Amino acid sequence: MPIDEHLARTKRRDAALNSERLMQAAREVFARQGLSATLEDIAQHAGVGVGTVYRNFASKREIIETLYDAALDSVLADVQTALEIQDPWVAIVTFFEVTASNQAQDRGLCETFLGHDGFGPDERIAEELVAVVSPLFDRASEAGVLREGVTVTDIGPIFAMLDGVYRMSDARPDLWRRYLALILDGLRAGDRPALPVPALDVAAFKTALTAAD
Amino acid sequence: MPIDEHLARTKRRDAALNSERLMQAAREVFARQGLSATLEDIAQHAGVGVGTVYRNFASKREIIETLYDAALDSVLADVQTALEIQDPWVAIVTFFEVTASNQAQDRGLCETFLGHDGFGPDERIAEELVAVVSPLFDRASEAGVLREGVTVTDIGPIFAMLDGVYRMSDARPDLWRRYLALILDGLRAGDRPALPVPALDVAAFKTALTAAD
DNA sequence: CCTAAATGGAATGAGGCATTCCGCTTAGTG
DNA sequence: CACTAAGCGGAATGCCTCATTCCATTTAGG
Repeated sequence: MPIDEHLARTKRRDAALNSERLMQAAREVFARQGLSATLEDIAQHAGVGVGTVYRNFASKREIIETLYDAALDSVLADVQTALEIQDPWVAIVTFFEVTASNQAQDRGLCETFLGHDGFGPDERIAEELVAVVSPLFDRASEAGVLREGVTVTDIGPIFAMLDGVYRMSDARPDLWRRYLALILDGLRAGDRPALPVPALDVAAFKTALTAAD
Repeated sequence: MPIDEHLARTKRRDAALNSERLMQAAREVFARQGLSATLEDIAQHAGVGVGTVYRNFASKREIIETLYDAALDSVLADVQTALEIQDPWVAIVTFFEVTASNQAQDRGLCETFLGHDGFGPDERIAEELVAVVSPLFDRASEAGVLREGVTVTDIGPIFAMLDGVYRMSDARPDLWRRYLALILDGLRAGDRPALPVPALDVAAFKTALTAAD
């Protein structure tokens, strides 16, 4: 009973094109302006009217979820890539650089990760993030290349810090590299004093990443 | 012709009290909720009606300016205090700790400093900040305790980064100390690679601090 | 007690934005 | 080519959130 297939097959070609354009426009507009961009902005960027947006998506929220579910997966994949790097320290550095680079180019992605989207808590992100990144940190810890007391949950505040830098300098899109370098130097094992207060525990990490704004 | 004095003298005692309460309420509410707190919030916190707010201030903007002009001066004073510390490195550390501590307790203050208030650019802040903090950095530089390439303008991104941490953890009001320590370790002279990209120049620093959101 | 000062909080008005509606356009078919 | 339903644009709607204004009522202080 290929009813759906039949309907899909008869979708007009121009409609399909607009659908593509809209996805792309949403990606670009949310990346540049963040999730508070209006559907009007997106429609205009795609060269269509708002009505057309609603022919393709049920709501703004649906657009965002469609867009950033995929994005989340891609970040998780980046972590896997970093894990394949032999040197545990280089793997850590690579993980931060790749992820930060993605986020620097996509304000909507940042908001999704830091829970600054207008939606309720999404524990899934925090949960998966810890699960996937942990091995990276564990390995570095065991190899003795991580500073005493540094843990996975430090990635939350670190990405929050980098977010502050992205937003500060449209004119210098790579400024974050300077401060990430600073932070990474601080994370590396060496002859240093202990850090003054402990990192978040995993429960607090989840809360912190899902606290509404 | 003490006309004003006469009027002042005849101000009702309850009115004067409300005036005090309002100032205090505004301080507390803006500190906790940021500058987007409503006048309704403030009035309620002070135990008065909104009408009374307008008897004491012409507009929301006036309240904010009154409140944070004073706050700005006090920060500039903190810098002067740090300058009196003999050890150039300890002075730097103290400056960051005192200033960060103030900002951690006052979200409105952060927004003012980072230009996230809803008002136009206020170059004055950036200008004075550079002027006053420069000697602190110059002295540390000359003493050789600062990492190669670190400049005054690094304070902008650094405070932006710390802001990200404050907002992440209501439950851990001192978490910022951990990450400030990390950053300070990175700022200190030592056997390290050069930082990958240069700091903002002073012009870019002003732009960055006054860019609207 | 009297009265001008002060007050509370409902009402106003502006602005922003997601979502809906509907008359017009046009792709695709026979 | 003509026809028709899928698609479309974008004006209209409805909902919010807030700063600011207004005025009937209360109250300090002489």
